[in-house]
Amino acid sequence: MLTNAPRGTRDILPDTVGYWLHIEKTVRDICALYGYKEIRTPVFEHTELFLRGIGETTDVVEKEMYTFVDRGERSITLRPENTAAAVRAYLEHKLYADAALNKLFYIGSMFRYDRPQAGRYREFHQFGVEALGGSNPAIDAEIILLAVQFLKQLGLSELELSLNSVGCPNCRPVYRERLQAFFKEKLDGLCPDCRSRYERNPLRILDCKNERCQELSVGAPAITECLCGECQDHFSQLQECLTAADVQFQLDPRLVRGLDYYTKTAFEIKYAPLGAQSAVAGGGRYDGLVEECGGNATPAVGFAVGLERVLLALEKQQLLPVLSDSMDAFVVALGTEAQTPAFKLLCKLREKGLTANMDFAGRSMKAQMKQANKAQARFAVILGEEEVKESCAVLKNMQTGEQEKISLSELVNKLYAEVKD
RNA sequence: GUGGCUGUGGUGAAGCGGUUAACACACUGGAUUGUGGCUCCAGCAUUCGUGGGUUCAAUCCCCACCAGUCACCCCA
Repeated sequence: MLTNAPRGTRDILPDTVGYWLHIEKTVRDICALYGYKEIRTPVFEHTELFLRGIGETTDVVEKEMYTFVDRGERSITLRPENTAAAVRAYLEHKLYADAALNKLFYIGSMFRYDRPQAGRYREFHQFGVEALGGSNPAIDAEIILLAVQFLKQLGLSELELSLNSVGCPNCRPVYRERLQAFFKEKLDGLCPDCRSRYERNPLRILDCKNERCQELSVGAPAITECLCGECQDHFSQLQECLTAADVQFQLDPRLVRGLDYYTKTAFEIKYAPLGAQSAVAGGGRYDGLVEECGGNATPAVGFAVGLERVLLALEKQQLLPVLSDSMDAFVVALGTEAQTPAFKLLCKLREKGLTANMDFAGRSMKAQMKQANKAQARFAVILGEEEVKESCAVLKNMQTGEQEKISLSELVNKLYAEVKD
């Protein structure tokens, strides 16, 4: 137990952090391109925020939250997603006063108590975007484009974008009733889950993977047939924008998001080869959330990308960048007399901005040369007792094998010139 | 939370109810005393996820737990 990370968590080791940095850099580049500013919120929040924000009857809230009481008797929850927190910060710091439209992005750990499997962890990382304060369908289109461009920039292909509208508080109740009416006499045939969904959230029945439920829901009214005028307009304008931007999408009237705050636009980007956890990105519009959290009615859209899944997809498509961590110099010290002068030299190299390392274990020259080789050092700087006396060192080019003796006073500059040209 | 499969050294793996647990890679050291990448040699699991049980005997059989994996579920 002492030597095992908690279930569903993983260490990101030095040999793979480079992949994460690559993804994170792509995130920052894209967000800069689209004018989204980074926001960092706490890893935990008051439990109440998620109850209100995500919805008390959602699976995430009902059975997946890491909730505990802190020493001040507050109920605290490790964030299972970041939209509610972003909205909280938006209200707390009155960001709405800065601009009519706030475009934010975040990268960070989220926590859900799920059963781990490939692409699903208890601590996982999301990159997400929130545009607060705008109702224009062009903003929905913009963030979808942002998500698509992000994934494309990483090199991913074979992505499927599904799109739907889940309506608003005006038209969804109407649809809900029609759906209940449709399922009323089929209730006995539905799976137990769906029978409880019938009352609580009949839209989710359409989403059920159970074959029998799928069969029974054939011919069910589609939400898109029941949208109010406003939602309908919004949805069709969104589609126009996407088409204008040359984005391929597929309408999926069964697409339902699991978080209660969604209104109008809902979308999902899938990478099918990932198997059961193939949703790489998902999001939509949540026009009611800001008000639900105590602010003025404020329209908003956002999405989140699962970074572990992106990484898995990159692996599958062999798109991971080649990580090289070569360095400028490796200082080889021979004998006890040379240790301190070598260390001094190492410090000087680093002061000059040259990446350098040395062995601290007092190993043989051969072993040190091997290390220099493995560290992909461009130069080895060899310092033995003889050189110390003459106050010089041997500079060896590891690629060509050429080497020359050089006085210590010139060495740093010489090496700098060699490396930086 | 449910079900299936799996669990041998740093990694990939072979193995079998019975003395010393293959092999490869990695790692460490060495091949005339101060030179890497190739080659050669040597070292590297008192132990087979953990804890019980069956047996004269278990890494190989049984149970529990833990972990991984796949599916359900959920979602990013």
